[in-house]
Parts: sequence; C-alpha cells; structure tokens
Amino acid sequence: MAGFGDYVRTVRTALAEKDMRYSLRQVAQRIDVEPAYLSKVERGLVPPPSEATIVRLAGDLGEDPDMLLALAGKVSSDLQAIILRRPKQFAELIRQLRDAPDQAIVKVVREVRDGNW
Amino acid sequence: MAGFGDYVRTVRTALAEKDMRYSLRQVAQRIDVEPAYLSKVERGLVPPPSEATIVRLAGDLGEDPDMLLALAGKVSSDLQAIILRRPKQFAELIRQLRDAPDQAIVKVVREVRDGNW
DNA sequence: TGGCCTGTGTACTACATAGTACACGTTCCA
DNA sequence: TGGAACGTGTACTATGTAGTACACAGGCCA
Repeated sequence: MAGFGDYVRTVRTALAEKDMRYSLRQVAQRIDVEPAYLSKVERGLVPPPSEATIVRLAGDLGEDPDMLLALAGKVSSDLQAIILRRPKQFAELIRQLRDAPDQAIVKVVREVRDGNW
Repeated sequence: MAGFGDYVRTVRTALAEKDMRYSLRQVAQRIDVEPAYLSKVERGLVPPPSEATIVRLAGDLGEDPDMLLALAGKVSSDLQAIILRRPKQFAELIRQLRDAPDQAIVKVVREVRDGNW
C-alpha cells in the first residue's frame, strides 16, 4: 500500500530537483509544521497530518487536495457537510455508484452540470 | 440545533410508552453501553457516541443509521470507503449536487439503478 | 417495608490525534 | 574551515474521543 508519505516524498523531491525551495525544511516552514514532523510523515513513521495541514501541503506542492486527502484515508470536511444535509439521498446515490464504472460517474456529473432536472 | 441526544430521547421514550423494554437501562444493556453514559448522551452532556455504537442504537430503535449518524455529524465509514476509491470523481459529483434540488438526486439515483451506462 | 427498577451525578481512565522542541551528524561552498 | 542548510532521532505534550465504575435518590408494588 504505497501510502501518503511515499507519495508526498516522491512529489516533493521531484520538485526539489529543479527548485531548492522544495527542500523538506522550506516546505515545512511554508505549511507551518516542524521539519522533523514532515520528515516523519514522509517516511510513514507517524500517521498522516490533519486535514488542514494536508490541504496546505497540497497547495504548496500543486497537488489535488481531494486526492491527497484520500491517500490519507480522509474525506474532506466540505464534502461531508454536503452529504450531511441530505444523508439518505446521498447514501443511496453513493452506494448505488459503488460498483459503477468510472465512465458512469463522469456521465452523471456531466448530466447534472448541464442541469437537466 | 435540536441535536442527536434530543432526537434519541424523543424516539426512545415514545417507544417506552408502549413497551418497557425501551427503558434507558434496557436499551443501554442491549447496545452494550453503561446506562449512565446513554443518559448523558441523550441529554447532550457528552458528544455523540462512536459510529459503531450509533449503528447499534439505530438498530435497536428501528431508525435509519445514516440519518442518526448525520445527526451526530458523521458520515458512515462504508460511504467514505466508496468515495476514497475514486476521490476526484466523487468530489466533483457531490459538489455538483450541493445546491441541486432533492428531486435531482432522486432522479440520478433512479437513472443509475436502471443501469444507464 | 424491602427489593427492584428507574434515571442520574461524580470521578476516573485508556487510547488516539496532532503535533512541538531540541539536538545531532552531514554536506556544500565561499 | 566554518557556518548555513540539509534531513533525522529522541523525548515530550496537549487535547480529543469514547467510554467505565460506582453510588445515589425516587417510584412502584407485593
């Protein structure tokens, strides 16, 4: 299970090759955590950070926050808030889509975006 | 904001009027928590229980688990697991449906159920 | 009037979460 | 050749989560 830390380290070091502002210490400073902590996170010695910290990290590295949160096993709280307003409808929808192919979801998104309701 | 505890107490006492097996103590025993704890939960003196305990409580009271979890501010972990498999697609879908009318969601559920892909 | 059930108050606890603080050895380069 | 930045090891901490344990007062009824 690749994991959050490995992915972050891979992305960060790739950026660091071209730009020294992506050293562990400088990233840690920008996202406001201790370097030692980010080091442990990247090596998987501690669990992934909080949602807020992951979002800052995603912003700094130019990564998709939802994807990075997912690698950490978290669903972003704004999505949760949307679901919580209509729990039964969303529960049914999501369970319905559990085994649907990716294409089906994309299609549904498009239909909803085009506002045919 | 009405809240989890109030709702549980209302439902439970309604059941208890007709059937003494829905006393606080007997419910607590069936769902395997201390009576004092359930008492505090119902009065909002402590935060809502864990997901597992809420699910047992919903089962005992004949309530919808997703709804009771929502009152507790939680999204059930099986839904989260589904979302985490395809975070970007589901994130887009859910945000797209944030302001959609209930009917739109129901319609989408029906379309997906009818295997529209 | 004693035993049983009711709900509740107080005190305490185990574990998880989300980090900080500081010291250390290494490498680079001016 | 020394100081600045690099990543890392060890120790510690504050807060939240999810409850348990036990004692207590009141109602019921046999």
